[in-house]
Amino acid sequence: MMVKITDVARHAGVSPSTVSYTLSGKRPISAETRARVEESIRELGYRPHAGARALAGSRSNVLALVVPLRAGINVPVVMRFAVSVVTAARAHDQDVLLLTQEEGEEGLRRVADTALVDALIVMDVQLHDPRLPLLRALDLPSVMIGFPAEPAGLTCIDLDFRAAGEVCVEHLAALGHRVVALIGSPPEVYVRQTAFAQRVVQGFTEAAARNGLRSSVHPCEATPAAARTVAEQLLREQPALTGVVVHNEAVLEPLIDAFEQLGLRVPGDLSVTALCPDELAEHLRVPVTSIAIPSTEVGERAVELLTRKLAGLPVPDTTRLPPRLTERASTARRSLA
Amino acid sequence: MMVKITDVARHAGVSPSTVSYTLSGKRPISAETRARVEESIRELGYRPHAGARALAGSRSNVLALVVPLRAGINVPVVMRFAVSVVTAARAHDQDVLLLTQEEGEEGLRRVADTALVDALIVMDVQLHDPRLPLLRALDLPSVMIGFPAEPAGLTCIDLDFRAAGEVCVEHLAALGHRVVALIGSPPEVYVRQTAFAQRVVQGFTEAAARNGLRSSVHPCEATPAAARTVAEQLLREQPALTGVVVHNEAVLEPLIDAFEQLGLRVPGDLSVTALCPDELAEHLRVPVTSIAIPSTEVGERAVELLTRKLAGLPVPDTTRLPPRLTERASTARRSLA
DNA sequence: ATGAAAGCGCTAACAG
DNA sequence: CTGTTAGCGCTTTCAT
Repeated sequence: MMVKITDVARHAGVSPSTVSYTLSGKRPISAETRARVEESIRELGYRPHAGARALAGSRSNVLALVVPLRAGINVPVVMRFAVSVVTAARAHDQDVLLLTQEEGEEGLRRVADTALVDALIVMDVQLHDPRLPLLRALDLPSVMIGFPAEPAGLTCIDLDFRAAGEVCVEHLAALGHRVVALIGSPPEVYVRQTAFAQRVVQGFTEAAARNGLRSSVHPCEATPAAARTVAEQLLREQPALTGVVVHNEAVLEPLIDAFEQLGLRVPGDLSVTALCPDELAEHLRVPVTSIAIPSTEVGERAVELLTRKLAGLPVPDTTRLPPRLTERASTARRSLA
Repeated sequence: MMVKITDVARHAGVSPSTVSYTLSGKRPISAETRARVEESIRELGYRPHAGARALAGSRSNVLALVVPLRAGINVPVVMRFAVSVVTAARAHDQDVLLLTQEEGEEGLRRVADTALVDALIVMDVQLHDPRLPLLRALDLPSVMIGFPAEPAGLTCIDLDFRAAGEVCVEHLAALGHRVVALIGSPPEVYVRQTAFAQRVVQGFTEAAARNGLRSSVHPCEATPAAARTVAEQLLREQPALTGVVVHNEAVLEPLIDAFEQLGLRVPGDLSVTALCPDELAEHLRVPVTSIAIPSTEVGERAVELLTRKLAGLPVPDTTRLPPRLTERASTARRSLA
C-alpha cells in the first residue's frame, strides 16, 4: 500500500541510495539515471516517509510557530503573519507546527527535545521574555518577532518602529506642518512589555527636532473618554497644532471624532497619521494615512532567516523592516489661513 | 547529547521495551518497575524522538489543520478555532500542523502520503467541496467544519444553524412579538458555497409558523446602502413588524442605524437579534442579543471526534452544536402601545 | 557515478 | 510481568 524507496529503486534498476541522492541532490547523478529515477517516482507515486526521513536524516523539515494568546494582540495581524509563515515555509520545503503561547517554555523544550521541529519562530516577544534563556540554550535555530531588551545572541526581526515615527513626522513636515503631537499608548505600555512604543517616540521626537518642528508626546488610555480629554488638552495647550501622529489603535476613531466635534476638520485643519493595521485605517469615516505592520513581509523574512541558519549561513542578529506609509484622506498640506 | 530509550533502559536496569511500554501503557508494568523507569526518565531528561516513534509506531501524533484564506472569512473566528484545536490536541498528546487552503488537495495528499500527520481537520467546507472525493479516498481520519451537500461517509461538525434560526424566533416570540423578519445574506450566498444560510432560513420560518408569527425573509447585500433600503422596505411593507433576526454581520450596524433614523428605537420599537461573533454584538452602540459560532467548542469537539476515530471508536457522521443565545440590550418585550 | 550496508531511535511481535 | 529482537523507511558513510 505504501510505496517505499526500495520499490522505486527496484523499478528504476538502481540502488536505494541513488534514489535518495536523486531526491536530495547531495551527490552528482548522471542525467539518464536521474531521468529514470524520476520517472519511476512519478509512476509509482512515491513519497518519502516523513518520520523515516527525520530519523535517518536528523531533520524533520518542520518549523514551530508560537502564536500569542494575550489579550490585546491584534488577531488579523497574527493570522496574516501565520499564513505568510506557512506559505514561505512551504516554498522552502518546510511545514509549520502551530504552538500556542500557553504551552510556554515547556512547549518549546518539548518540540526541541523530541526533534519534532528543526527551528522555532517566536511571536510576541517581550522586553524580558522568560523564554529568552531557553532560546539561547537550545541548539535549535530560532527567530523572534520583536526585540527583547537584550537581543545579543538571538535573531530578531520586526518593523523599524523608530523609522516609523520618523516617517510620520517627515510626511507631516513635507506638507508644511510646523507643530505636531504624538498621541501614544496608555502609560503602562511604555513601562512593561515591548520596547516598540518607546522607539516610536524616539523617532517622532528626533525627526521633529531635525525638521525644526515643535512637538509633544501624549500617552492616552484606550478609551473614547481619554481620547476626548487628550484632544481637548491638545487644543488648549497647542493651539497652533496642525499635525498628529496616533500610535494607539483603540482611540484612533474616537480621537478623530473628538477633534471634529471640537471644530477641527480632518484634514482641513488637522492632518492625522497613524501606526495601525490597514483595515482600520481604510475603514474609518476619514481614511487615515498610516503605517502598518508588514505582517506578510515579517513572516517571509523570518522563514528566510531560519532557512539560512539551518543551512549554516550567517544571518544578521537584528532585522528592522522599513516602514511604508500609505497616504489616505487624513493628511493634507497645511492651510495657510 | 541525546538521551535515548536504551540509555533509560540501562539506567533503570530494564529492557528498552519495558521503557516503551511504561510510556505507552500498552502492557502491564509492575508498580516498582514503573517507578524505577519513571525515575530514570526524569533523571536523564529522556524524550522519545518523534521521528523514530512515527516510523516504528506508524503514528506521528500530529494532526493537520487546514485554514481557509478566502476573502470574507471571519479572521478572529478562525483564529479562535485554531487555538482551541491546538489546545485540545495537546490534551490528547497530539500536535498540530498548519496548512493553508492554498495548498489545496495536493497539500492534503502530501501530508497524508508522507505520513506527516495522522488525521485532518478541514475548515471552511463548501457544499461541493473539491476536496471531498480525496477525503473519502484517503485512509486518514478527517473531520470537516461545515456540512457539504453530501456528507455521507464523512464526519462533519458545525453550529446547528437551523436551531439557531429557531432560537432567535422563539426568543422574540417569548417576548410577545407577533411579526418578525429575517434579514439575511446577499442572494448569491444562498446559491453557492455553504448551506448554512438556507438552514437559518428554514429554522426561522418553521419556528415562526409553529409560534403563529407572521414572518418574511429578506436577503441583503453587504453594504450600508442596501441595509438602508431593506430597512425602508420593511417599514413600508410590514408596519406591524417588531422583531428582526439579522444573519449578515456586515450590515448589522448599518441596519440598526437605519431603523433608528427611520424613527424606530431599538429595542423600544424594534427588537433585534443576530447571528454574529460576540465581539461585534457586544461593541455596537446598542449591544445586540446574538448567537455566535461556538468556535472553541467546535475546535474541541473536532479534535475529540478525530481522537475517537484514531482509536477506532465509532463517531457520529454529523454533529450539530446547539446554539446559545446571549441576551443583550437589543431585545425587549413588545411594547403594547 | 553508483552500490552495499550500517545505522537513526523506537515499537511490537514473539518468547518466556 | 519482562526481555529479545526484528524491523519501520530512509540517509549516509564506505567502498568501488
